[in-house]
Amino acid sequence: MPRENQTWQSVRDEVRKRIQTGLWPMGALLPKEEDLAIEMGCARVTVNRALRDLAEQGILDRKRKSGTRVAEFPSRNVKFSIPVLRKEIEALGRAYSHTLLLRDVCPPPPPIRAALQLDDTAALHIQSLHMSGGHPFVFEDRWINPTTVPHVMDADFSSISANEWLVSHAPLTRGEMSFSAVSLDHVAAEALGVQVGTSALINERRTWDGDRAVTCVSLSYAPGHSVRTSF
Amino acid sequence: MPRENQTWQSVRDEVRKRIQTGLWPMGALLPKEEDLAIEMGCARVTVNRALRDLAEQGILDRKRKSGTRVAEFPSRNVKFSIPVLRKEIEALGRAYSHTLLLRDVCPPPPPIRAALQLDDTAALHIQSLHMSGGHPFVFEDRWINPTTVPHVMDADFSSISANEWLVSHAPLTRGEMSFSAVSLDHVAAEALGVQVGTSALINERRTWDGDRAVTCVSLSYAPGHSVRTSF
DNA sequence: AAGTGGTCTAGACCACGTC
DNA sequence: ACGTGGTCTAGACCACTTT
Repeated sequence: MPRENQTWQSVRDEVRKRIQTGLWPMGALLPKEEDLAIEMGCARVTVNRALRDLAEQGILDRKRKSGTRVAEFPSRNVKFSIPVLRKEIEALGRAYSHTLLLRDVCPPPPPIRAALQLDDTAALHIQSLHMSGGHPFVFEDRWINPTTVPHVMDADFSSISANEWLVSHAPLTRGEMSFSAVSLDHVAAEALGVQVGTSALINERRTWDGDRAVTCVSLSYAPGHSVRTSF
Repeated sequence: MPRENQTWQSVRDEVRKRIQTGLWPMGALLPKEEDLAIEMGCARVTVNRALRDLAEQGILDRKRKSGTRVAEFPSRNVKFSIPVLRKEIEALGRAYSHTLLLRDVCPPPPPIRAALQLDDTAALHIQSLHMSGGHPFVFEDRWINPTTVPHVMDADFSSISANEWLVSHAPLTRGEMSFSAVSLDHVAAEALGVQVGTSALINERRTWDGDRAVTCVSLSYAPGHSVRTSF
């Protein structure tokens, strides 16, 4: 006798419902996939797909041999899309432009040097300003590891932003990102056309290709702007 | 003749490699799943799993009938985990505590009223301070829609934080989140024990259960703190 | 050693979107 | 109407963890 062709979404919704109604409270051990499949009238793979989805959202914890449990602390995992600034601005219907403020090859300061895994080598230092509808939007301060990214010294960052160039020329396998707030220093404030000391949102990213550091960048948003996402 | 048992990860890596080497440039149309499966020597489902993974990361665009294309603008999708503040602090080895500063039932100001989809109804207003190792860490200013969340008026937010209570009592299906930077106002600055006007990172979230608004909250981080994630 | 999730295969049918 | 991705099933084997 064939089973009843449940969809994996319907299995996921049923499991989520049982968690929300308290039938399976925080920390509870769920039946194993095979038993759930029999109960829900579907193939085990379908249950697997549903539970995997909930685990990716942070709602379940799964371990081989131990089984599947309701997460103790439901830290929702949110998908956050890192936008290309040009696309983000154009999506708002505003004209995008960008200006190269500085291009230099020199030894980076110690914290950057450590992040880029460089010894005494020089790195490529780029500062640029992204504009939205003619107004300063984001000040970008970037260091690039030239040993990881070949040909980066030949790139012309006055016509294409470093971000866009790297996206299509430098593979990356992992990264770190942080948000913070600072009072703008002299350089950033001048670029953005605001007073020194103004509060601004900072987004820092560091990326690697395998174990080789690619770039670290700090984006300073003009006052009044924010970074948004939905989940 | 059985196929060669490729893993979906190896298929994903091979596809990613072909994109990075420029074999499949931005916007290019990939062969259909069936053809790729034959070429890579595996089942179509395995190719499907690999391509789905790359699509979730924002590297591919997939449409039925149209096929699979390399994304024009590779906006990496990053997974961001919304932490429970208590867990985040305890993970750093510091003592967590929290203080309820204000609990009030009153009509919210217009922007909050609109966000919570309320007419002239009152809402629950909670202000609290989260401490890390005895020092102010985050000032939380939250409004809760009492029509969406039954029994919320009975909750004792002096012993459990509103965040943790909601996590286990109020289902949510979608949300929005934003990061910004502000100069702290009088209330937040006093709670955090810093000067009015200090720059601080703000994380705002709004959540819904289906089409019913649940809560909106603003978290003000004490100066020097940041929100981090890796991808 | 044994239990549980992770994945693969082959074949089938469905659903969506374009023509 | 047709082409492509989306998903389901049944069965098998593998891989990680804990006992």
